[in-house]
Amino acid sequence: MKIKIQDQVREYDAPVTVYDAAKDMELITRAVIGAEIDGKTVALTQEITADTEVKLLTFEDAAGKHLFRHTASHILAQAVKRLYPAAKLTIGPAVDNGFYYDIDSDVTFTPDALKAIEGEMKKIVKENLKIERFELPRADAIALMTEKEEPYKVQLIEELPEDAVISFYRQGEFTDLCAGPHLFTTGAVKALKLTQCTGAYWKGDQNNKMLQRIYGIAFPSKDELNAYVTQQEEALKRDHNKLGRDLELFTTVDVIGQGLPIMLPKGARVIQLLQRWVEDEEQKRGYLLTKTPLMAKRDLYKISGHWDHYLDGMFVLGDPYDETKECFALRPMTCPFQYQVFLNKKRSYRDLPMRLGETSTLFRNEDSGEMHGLIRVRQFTISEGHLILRPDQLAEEFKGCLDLAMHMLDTLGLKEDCSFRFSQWDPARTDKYEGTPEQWNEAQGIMKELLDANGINYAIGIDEAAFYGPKLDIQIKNVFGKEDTLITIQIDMLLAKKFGMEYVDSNNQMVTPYIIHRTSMGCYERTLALLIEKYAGAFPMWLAPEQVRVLPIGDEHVAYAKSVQEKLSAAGLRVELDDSSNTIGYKIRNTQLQKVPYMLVIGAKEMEEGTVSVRNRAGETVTKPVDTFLAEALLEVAQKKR
RNA sequence: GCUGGUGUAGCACAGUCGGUAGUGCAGCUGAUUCGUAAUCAGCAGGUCGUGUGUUCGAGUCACAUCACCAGCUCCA
Repeated sequence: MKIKIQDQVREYDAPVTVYDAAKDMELITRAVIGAEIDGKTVALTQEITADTEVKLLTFEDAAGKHLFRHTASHILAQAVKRLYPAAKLTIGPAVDNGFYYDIDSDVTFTPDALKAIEGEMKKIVKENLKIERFELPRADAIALMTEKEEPYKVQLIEELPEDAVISFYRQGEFTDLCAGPHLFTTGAVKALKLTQCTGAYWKGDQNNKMLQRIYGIAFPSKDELNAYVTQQEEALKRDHNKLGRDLELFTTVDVIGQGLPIMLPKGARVIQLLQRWVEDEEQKRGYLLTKTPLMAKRDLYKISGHWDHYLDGMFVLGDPYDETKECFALRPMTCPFQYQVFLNKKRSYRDLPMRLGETSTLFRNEDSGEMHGLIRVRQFTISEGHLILRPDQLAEEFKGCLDLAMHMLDTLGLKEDCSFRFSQWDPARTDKYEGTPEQWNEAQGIMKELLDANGINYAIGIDEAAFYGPKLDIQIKNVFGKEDTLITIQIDMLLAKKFGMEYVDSNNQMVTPYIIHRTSMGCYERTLALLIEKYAGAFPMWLAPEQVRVLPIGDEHVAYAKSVQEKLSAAGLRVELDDSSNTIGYKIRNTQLQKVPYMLVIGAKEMEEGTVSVRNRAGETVTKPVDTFLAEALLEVAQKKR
């Protein structure tokens, strides 16, 4: 048989392992940790019995990283079993940035315990244990795991399909049920660190027992580990929740409550700038602005379906179950309110498409553990909108929504960080969703066509749809790598009917319209959070709450500095003056810490010449006439330069 | 909601064995008038998240509760 590795080919008479073949060809280096055959990751110990093309993997390959980290998770499990023999193992996969193992243990893994476990893991690495694979028939596999008192493993085996190959990996005294593949010794995991221990439900179901999840990171060398740790520390410096408070954009207060941030003057200014921009842009694109109430009687939500599907998520004013008394609820969504605009009078096909936009404040009673800075809150304001359409307008209007969203993301500089998610319903969970399978198939079919037609590269999310229809979600990750929805565009074929929305078509027939629910820029709080993280608080000029700070060197320059400030302010720039008696170096430092785009240093020379010395964030200084700076600054704002 | 962690001045942090709360920065006042990352001096600032308990005595111990953080589960 012929074996091809990289560019070399060699003939073998008898079966041979990947390792031995690669060694013959002198392709084995310390970096090689696994291999790929027919797109499948395999261990170097994999035996080859037929003509095969092999790709060798190192830690640089995604699959190599995965294999490496998976082995690290086995080392973790082994260490835990050595120190806590009573602990029960469940699953321990590799993840994006490292690995974890979920463990059921009566002992809680405190930070000190993690240190001990980490120490034990390093010992296992030093022991350089050989990792061996073996298979067992189902009954023997169950017997082995029963003997080792691993009930979760027994359950996992029982749930495997009839024809599944049941494999185990053994390293020293430790054996784990695992599909593999793995490194062939524990010694290659030169650098590892346990990062945290948190709770996680067995099988991700909150009705199940909560296990302890130990997270770790692992690298082939200490340098790579340290580099990663440093990089993470840098990323966390951009954390909006810290930076946004430090820069006085927002704060929270105990007595107001969870998920209810206070926008401080600077944060409120940025949001105002975003809001004006969004509303103007929508106006240009034919949107009609509405302003609807923040609450309504429960009757409205009964029509929309929110009462049945979303009651837990609403703030209810009054007793929701006492039908004899009036009961209100704050709105969690805008849809049923904005539909009343359409329903205001009889509509013709000529009125469509009707594009309604609203800067809409919503209230959602999130569970107490869900809140996170400005990203997940209980009250937020969204650039909301609904498009009411004839069927023949759906494709073009959907594209219009997509174009608008892309324009917003592009202008903000967030576009390249986003990914798409096609959120569909789960046919097995009809209790969660309104409508029939036929209606869902139709809506999802249309959406798929539209996404494909617009060249959107999306992932599919099952059971992530809204209760009334499928969604296109535009996702973005925060500094912790956690993904959230920034923008959503949804097709709804159900609510129009519930609300009796109809228009007269050209044949004088009453027809139910399609509706697109969409946001152009998402909700202001979340977008602000991601902008803070994107720019590390140094907003582009057009969004900076303070754009220019004027810094007179001495008292005799204050009057001129003031005149400069007034001139710039009159032209619409946001300018502050630092007329304190501090030294110029001190004033510059303060301005830099507050991430103001431009500072204008003014002394005797500038005063005499009628100029300013402009220092930007990069520390570059140029002296120019006031009018020149003003013109350039206004241009930068107008162009929304990043 | 669940698991774990954290709450001391605006911010960053000390606070030993339970014995009447400290440092630096920021702030205020005065002096200094300075050319690109910290001028000098003085002053003020606290119900130690909140409540209850144990104790002669609680920042410190116990219980409860609130908020903040990470993760799970949910979600814009």
